[in-house]
Amino acid sequence: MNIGDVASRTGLSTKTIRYYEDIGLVMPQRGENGYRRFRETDMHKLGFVGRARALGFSIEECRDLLALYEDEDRASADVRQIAIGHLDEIERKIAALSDMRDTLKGLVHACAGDHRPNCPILKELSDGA
Amino acid sequence: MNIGDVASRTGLSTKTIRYYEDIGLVMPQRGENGYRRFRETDMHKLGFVGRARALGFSIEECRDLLALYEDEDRASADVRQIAIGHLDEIERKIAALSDMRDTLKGLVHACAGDHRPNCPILKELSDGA
DNA sequence: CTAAGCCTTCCAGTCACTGGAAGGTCAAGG
DNA sequence: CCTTGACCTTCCAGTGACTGGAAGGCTTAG
Repeated sequence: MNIGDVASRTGLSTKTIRYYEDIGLVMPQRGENGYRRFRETDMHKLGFVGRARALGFSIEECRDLLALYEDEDRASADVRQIAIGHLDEIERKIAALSDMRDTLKGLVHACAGDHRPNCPILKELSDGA
Repeated sequence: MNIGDVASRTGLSTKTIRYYEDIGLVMPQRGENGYRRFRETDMHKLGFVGRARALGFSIEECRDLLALYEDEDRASADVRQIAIGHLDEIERKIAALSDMRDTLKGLVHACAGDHRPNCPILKELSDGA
């Protein structure tokens, strides 16, 4: 299979797939013409990484998850640990964003949003009051 | 005022302040010795940007907000519009992260997390089931 | 006079791609 | 046989918003 087929089947871009090869994540073979030749397992791995990325895992976490996936003797505890760490990270991001949202909502609510210059949003940014 | 004073007073790093000069956000004067010389207004602007960044505004949004802040004839509607746009962006991010969190939570819950290799997290990433 | 603690510039790296240029390969149609 | 267009290749540069570090100049206290 050529890279274009893999791209349309996995939903990843060819650029992304080449990038994953560059960083040693999924290494296809090469044909005589120099084209990348992907086996089913390569495509499967790329799908795996795509789904892990969609869940917000970093590339390094994907690498670790892939390694565990390929390790028949893995302990599910190791996988779970990675997922929990990532979950914590997500919770922290949500909390930070929620704080921003609440503050911003209050400011937007307080701002008349008309032709006049007076603006509580700017005032807040200016004073930190 | 030298850059170090401004850094400790605004809570920004000297690196960040130099970066903000590089991109033309806050332009201090220079002394005879080549050192940056910050006036009160420069520091005030840096504080403004710092607070805007803490609310998640991008640098370009900060630039626009600063311009409005300095424009006596601004309409508060313009400020509000920027804030609303950013608020939408934040809501979208929160929604995306919440989806990830929910999926991950379910998977973590379903995973035994013991010494055995069987793992629903890996299964999900593998299948997309 | 020297040592510490400032300050300067410049280059490189982060993360995970994305865009684009220049050029090689392949399959189909005329 | 030739061309056209759709593939494929590599390499370089850019994104956002910094951060780290090296190499060197300035200032101030002792």
